[in-house]
Amino acid sequence: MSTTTSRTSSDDARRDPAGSVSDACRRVDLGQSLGILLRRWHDAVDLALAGVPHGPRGFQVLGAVVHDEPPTQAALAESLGIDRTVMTYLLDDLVAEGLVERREAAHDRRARRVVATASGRAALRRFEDAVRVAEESVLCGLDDDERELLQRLVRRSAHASPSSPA
Amino acid sequence: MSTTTSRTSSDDARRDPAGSVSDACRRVDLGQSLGILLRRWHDAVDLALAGVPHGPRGFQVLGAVVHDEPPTQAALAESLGIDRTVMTYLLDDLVAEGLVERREAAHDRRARRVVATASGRAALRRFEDAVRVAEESVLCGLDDDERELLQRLVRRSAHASPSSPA
DNA sequence: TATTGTTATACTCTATAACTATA
DNA sequence: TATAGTTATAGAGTATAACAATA
Repeated sequence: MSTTTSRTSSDDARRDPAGSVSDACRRVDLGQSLGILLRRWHDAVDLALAGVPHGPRGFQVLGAVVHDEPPTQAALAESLGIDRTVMTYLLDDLVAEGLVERREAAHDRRARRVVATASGRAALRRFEDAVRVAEESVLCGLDDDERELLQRLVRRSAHASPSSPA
Repeated sequence: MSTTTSRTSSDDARRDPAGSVSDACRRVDLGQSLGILLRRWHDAVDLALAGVPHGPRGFQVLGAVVHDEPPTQAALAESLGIDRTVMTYLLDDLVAEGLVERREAAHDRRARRVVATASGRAALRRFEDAVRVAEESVLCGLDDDERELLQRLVRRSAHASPSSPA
């Protein structure tokens, strides 16, 4: 972990010593920058989510259960783009932690309705606060307005699906 | 892959049916949005990088070799935040593909200097063009100005290291 | 026959440690 | 002894297919 985290000197190496200036402007690094930010988000948030099974993934599921109240486990999985087989593991551990419960769906005895427990709801509130704080540190280097702007742009482009703009 | 890609209904599910409105504004989803964008970037770019060993990872290494000309393999790995052991595999396959070469570093017979071949340099140019095109599709939903703005903000915040702002 | 959820298997990535050859 | 690079092993994460119960 320590070797990977040492991204200190990367800023130096990125100065484009020999390359042409015009090329430097068109530098292809969107994916790289996104990757750096996401990794930093993980590093920051993993601490805030200590105790949540599967960390960010479990947190995401818990949040979807509470906020979106999907009718079935399958709907929950699909809404998050998580595979059903993965959802089984995630829920197993969230249930074991007492954060959510699996109940039978009223009208379909195959399906399960996933609901948060009282303690799960309370935990989610705490974790969301902690994550909000952690996220601030991810976007350091930007002032408040820029941070707000970046969040909006990222959110909007992420939710504008390329295949289904509807 | 088809199950994971069906992120269509997520926009519907994200309308916050029961939650309070003020909470919806403070919704914690930076990491989620970044994850969606990065995954979309991968999907788009993987096609453009067909033929590059290890896809985006190998492309990143090739770009660093050409643009930054790091003195040693270790420096290359550290500048990209890639583990040395991983770098070995990546370079093995880039070498096998004839894109880069390992030469002995002049003054240290332990170290290797990684240089791009002529074909590697030419390939990089082609791949960078293809990636530039692919990246456009990732940020659909934003107009040109917003795209430019997002790229700048993402790049800047990614390169502003939280641990070493110097 | 199709679908919900579970289980099992395999494949990729990554993390760690051990090894070599040089310094 | 410490470092550059390699190799081997183990652990997450994910994708796929097969299965049981129900529709």
